[in-house]
This record gives sequence, structure tokens and C-alpha cells, in this order.
Amino acid sequence: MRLFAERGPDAVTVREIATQAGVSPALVLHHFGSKDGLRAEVDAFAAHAFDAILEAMPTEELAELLTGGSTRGSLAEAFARGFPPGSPLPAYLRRLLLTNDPAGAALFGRWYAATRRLLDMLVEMGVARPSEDPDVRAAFFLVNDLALIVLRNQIAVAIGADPLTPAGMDRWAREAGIVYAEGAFRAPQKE
Amino acid sequence: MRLFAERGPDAVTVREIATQAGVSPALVLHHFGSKDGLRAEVDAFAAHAFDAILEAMPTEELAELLTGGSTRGSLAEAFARGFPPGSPLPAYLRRLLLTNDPAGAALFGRWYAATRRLLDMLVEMGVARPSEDPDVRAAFFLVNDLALIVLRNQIAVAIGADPLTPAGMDRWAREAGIVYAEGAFRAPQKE
DNA sequence: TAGTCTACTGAACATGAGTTCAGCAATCGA
DNA sequence: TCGATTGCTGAACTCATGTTCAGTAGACTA
Repeated sequence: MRLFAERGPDAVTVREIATQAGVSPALVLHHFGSKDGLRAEVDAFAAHAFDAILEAMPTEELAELLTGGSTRGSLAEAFARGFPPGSPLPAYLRRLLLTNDPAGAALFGRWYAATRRLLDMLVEMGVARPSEDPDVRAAFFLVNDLALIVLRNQIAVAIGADPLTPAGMDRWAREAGIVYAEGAFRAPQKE
Repeated sequence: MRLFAERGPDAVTVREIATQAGVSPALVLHHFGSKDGLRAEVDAFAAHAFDAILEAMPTEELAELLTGGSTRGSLAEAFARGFPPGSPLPAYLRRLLLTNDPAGAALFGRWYAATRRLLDMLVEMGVARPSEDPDVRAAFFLVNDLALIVLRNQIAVAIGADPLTPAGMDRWAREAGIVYAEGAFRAPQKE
């Protein structure tokens, strides 16, 4: 999974995987039928791990919001908290979302639906302002969040800190929280 | 460039490129030395086109902001306006940003610096609120913008409209503009 | 003990990739 | 007109990759 996440399944050879695992190339095929079979199994494993994150998140996030926690809940945060620092899962998620993989599309779809629901609830509770276009607003929040994972490396060099580490994420969450709460621009010629 | 943008340079064969161009595979290599030479040349061409966008943008965006234009200026907007609908450049940019390509890193670096400068100017002009962590805030705006290009397909299925078309972008810009101007959450227990 | 099954390997095979190269045809300058 | 340069091709070459397959060694079962 680490090799797939970092370089992409197509760029990794069966021989490399076998070497990393300390076995012969033939054994890999023996177990998984084909390279594509291995890919499918790793995909399924990763998708399962991601969905576990999703299911664990909303309640936690809600609790945090209701208790007036300082940081806004977010997928990326839950993600970074849920996996150890060296985990290949963030990079794997990245690939899953960026290739036009059906598994990635399904994952995005589920997360989008959850974001959409959450936003509705927050509006109903009076925590979030209602929007004229809730579909777009939910997508806006979700992709802003995912951008943290997808553009992780670029962000890291720009701000000088990996945004998926606790320290980097604190800085990010603070700014995001401020902008999402108060906005960043003074509304032009308003009253 | 279209083939590279859609499927990635590694997934495209020299023979395919030659067929698309109506020439023999040998001619492609004859002109560009190697497949990697072609890649480098296409990269350079694309990077040039992107920088042209960047240089054309700030003044236009500033003008729009100063005249109180309804939509917030953004890279993605300038981008979508600057290229014809079927252009392979958005997809190419996507690849450039997502592979750990040095050309992509350089491009991101330039755009980040420009965003950072623009934000400083806006603060000085009293249009944007100052931030405690301007580095992160600039990165936040930039990656939110780039997410539109990077996650274009996922967004399209979620909101039912391609966000890089004028119609889709209008919807997106409206929501982004509102959130950036006023925020989306009521600040919890404030005063 | 004998048989079977399972994990595993080494070597080979087929395919598709980037690349090379000798040569053809047309154009251009002297 | 002649030589050279240029654009271009077809076929072959080399190499890496996914895959296959016969076969080995050990463990478990009857």
C-alpha cells in the first residue's frame, strides 16, 4: 500500500512489491491472482479504513462544535488524528480521489452526502447560517478540506509546516475557523 | 498535450502520440530526442501559458475588486475565462500540481507569492481583514481555489455542474464570495 | 507411514515499451 | 544539374514487465 500510495500502482512493479515483502514475485501473483487483483484488494482495504474515519467523525465533530471547541471539525483533522504520522493512507486517499477511480468517486460521494447532511443539521441548530445554494456550499467546504490532503506537499513548502501534523493543522484550522466564522473581506459598500 | 493531460505522460505511448499526429513514431523521437524530451517541451509550453494567466490576472482582479464587482477574483476563474472550453490546459495544470514535478512546485511557488502579495495589498487598502498568520491565510485561499481545478470532476458530479464552465463557476463564486465576506458560522458564544 | 495440500521459488515466456538505424523522397543552394 | 540537407518512414533491437508453470519443502490428515 505504501508503494502504491507514493508512486501509483502503475509505476510500481510486482518485483518491487515482492522485494519489499521479502518474497518472490511469483508468490504475489499466487496469492492475489494478478497485479490488478492485488490492487483491488488494497483498494478495498483502504476504502474500508476511510469509511471507518467517516463514521467515527460526525459525532465527534458535533460534540466538539456543541461544546464550543476552539477548532472547527474537519475531515482532514479527523484523518490526521486517526492515523499515525507515517501512515500511507493520506497519500493513498489522494490517489483514490485524483484518479478517476470509481472507488474514489464513491468515497467522495459518501463524504459529500455526509457533509451535506451535517451542514443541514448545523443550520437547523442555528450554528451555521443558511445558504441559498446548500449543494455548492457543502461541496465548497468538503473540497477545501480535501485540498489539505491533496495539495499537502505544496502547502508544506509554502507555509513551512506539514498541514497534516498536529502543529501544522492547528495553524491551518485557526485561519480556516476565522474565515469560516467571520469572513476575510469587508463587504464592499454594504450600508 | 491533450493526451498527457488526460492520462499522464507515463500512460501514453509514443506510438499513440504519433498516431494522433498522423506521423510515424520515429519522427516524434527524431524531433524531440526522446519521450522525456517531448515531455519537457510540453511542460515548458504549458508553464509559459500558465504564467501568462498569472500575469494577466492581478490587475484585472484588482480592478474588479475596486469597482465592487459581484464576483470575487480567483485563479480558477481567470483560468476558465482565459482558456476555451475544451482546452487541455486545466487538466494539464492538474497533473503538474499533483505529481511532485519540480515545474509544478515552481508554478505553485510563484502563484503563492502572488497571492500573498495580493492579500497584503488588500489588507493595506482596507478591503481584507488582517490576519495573524498571513502565510497560512494566503495558502488557504490559494489551495481552495486550486481545489476547483484539482477536484473538478468530483465537484461536477456533486453539484451537477462543471465548476470550470461559466454557469458552474457563477454558482461557486457566489457561495465562496459569501463565505469569504461574511463567514458561514455564527461565532459561538461571542459577547 | 503415505498422501495431500499449501506456501513458495526459479526460470522461462509473451508482450509492449522506448529507441535506433539505414534508407527514401523532396527541397534547396551553388 | 548536382550535392547536401531535411522531413520522414519501416523494421528491427533491447529491455522491463506481468504472467505462467513445473517443481520443492514442509505441515497436516487419514
